[in-house]
Amino acid sequence: MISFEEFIMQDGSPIYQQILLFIKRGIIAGIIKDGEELPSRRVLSALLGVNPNTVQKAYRLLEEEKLIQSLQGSRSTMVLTEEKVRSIREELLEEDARSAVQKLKQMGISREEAVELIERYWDKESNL
Amino acid sequence: MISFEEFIMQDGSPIYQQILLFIKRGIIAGIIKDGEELPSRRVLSALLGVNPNTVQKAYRLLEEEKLIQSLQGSRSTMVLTEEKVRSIREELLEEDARSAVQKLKQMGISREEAVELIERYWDKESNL
Amino acid sequence: MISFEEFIMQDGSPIYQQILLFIKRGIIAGIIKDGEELPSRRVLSALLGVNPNTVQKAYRLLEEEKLIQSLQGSRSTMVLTEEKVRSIREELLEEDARSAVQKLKQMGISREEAVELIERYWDKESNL
Amino acid sequence: MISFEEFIMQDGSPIYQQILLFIKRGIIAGIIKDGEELPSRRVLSALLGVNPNTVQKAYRLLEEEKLIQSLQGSRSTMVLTEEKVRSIREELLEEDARSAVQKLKQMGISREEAVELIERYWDKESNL
DNA sequence: GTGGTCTAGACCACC
DNA sequence: GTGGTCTAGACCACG
Repeated sequence: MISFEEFIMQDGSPIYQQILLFIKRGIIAGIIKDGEELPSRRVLSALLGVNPNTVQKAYRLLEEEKLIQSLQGSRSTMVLTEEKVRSIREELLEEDARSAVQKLKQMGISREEAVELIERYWDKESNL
Repeated sequence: MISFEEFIMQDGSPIYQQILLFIKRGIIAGIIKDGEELPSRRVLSALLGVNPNTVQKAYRLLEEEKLIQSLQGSRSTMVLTEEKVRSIREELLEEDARSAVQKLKQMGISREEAVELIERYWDKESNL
Repeated sequence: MISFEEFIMQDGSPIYQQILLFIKRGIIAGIIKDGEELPSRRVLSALLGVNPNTVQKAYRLLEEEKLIQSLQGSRSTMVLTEEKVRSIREELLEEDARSAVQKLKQMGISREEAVELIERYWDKESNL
Repeated sequence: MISFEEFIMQDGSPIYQQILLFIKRGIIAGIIKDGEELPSRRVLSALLGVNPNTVQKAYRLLEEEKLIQSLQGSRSTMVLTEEKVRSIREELLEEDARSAVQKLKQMGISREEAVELIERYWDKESNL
């Protein structure tokens, strides 16, 4: 199961989107598996310190992408296939790498500096 | 002069904030220097394809941070000291590197894979 | 006994409220009388195809209005006086007539058209 | 133009739906015409004493039914054809008459009493 | 307990 | 000024 305690709200992007991406990254990492149950809206919103509706929106989008199945009275369940996971992986890895490179380039960082920077921060960041 | 045309609105964060960050990254890169004039709100909004009000908001925030000086009827002029630039550099470089590393780690990428990924995308990304 | 099977959930108002009103209209019609027993929550919920909790809420409100008395482990019994019935009648008849007239007037219907419309639908509607 | 001051929140159905129906009844009555502008979200919400978002939801549904057209920066405009009006008229007149008859029947009112009731309330209700 | 919806208020981008 | 969106809190129906 994914440990949502590690979630950190960071940038100015919508919270529901950050939650969505956090879950998708957990899927890519293999921490969230097919058939697993997500925490309930209330539990997760309490953990993250946000409104239940914000979590609900993230879950609704997951359902629209057919990554979870939600029924009244019971928790939302992950519905993952290998293909879905691979597709998410490609989409997100691409986007994250592209975005990071773009920002670093904009700041005039050289390729070597960038690599060194990543390596330096790799050890700084607490393991997730 | 900075090439605003390359600017792409991508994530869900407010546009005025993306503009603000784009300018700050230009400052870090040394492309935007002390005493230089920023394009007028009208010109920049046309370049970016956004509303003048949105650019205005970004400029207002820059002024609040005392990074530009807007004289009545004239263009906005950068007011940069070495210390300001260093401060922005630390703040933004730190945040961008940390954020990138965190996302990659969340996806279960190893340090070596991360470095390879960055290097691969470095060449893909068009120069700015 | 009242024929709950005819009950149809239609508008967007809460189901428990529709149940409440349906019972009150039965009281006005004289179909539900003093001392009579209401069906159990379980039975009524099955008849209406709704959750027992929803029926429970309607019954609780009836009890708060002192229109029924629920003894532990037993069915709910109607506790009606002439005055209560008259009061409900005035309240509901007033509201239903007023609401119907208001809606028709809003649509620019004339008094004669309205009467004709009611008469026409009177025969269409299956008897309850 | 429709005079929203006459709007009265009545039953337990969602406010946005009541607003939607109020507007549709105005269309049927011919008070709201093609090409006319609806009051802005803020103005109407202030008039009705509700949240701008509630009005927004009603307007959004109108737009989904292609009865209005909304653009940023300018007010929503009615887009009505004779066929649309006729269609709304049939739908709403049917529903209102059916609902009124059903309620009156449930209360054990006879056809003659019902007609008399409607006529009596017709004069009571302030003209709209 | 669960998920779904409605109302509310603040903010964003646009004209 | 305009419409659109995000976050928040309360309520509903269900198991």
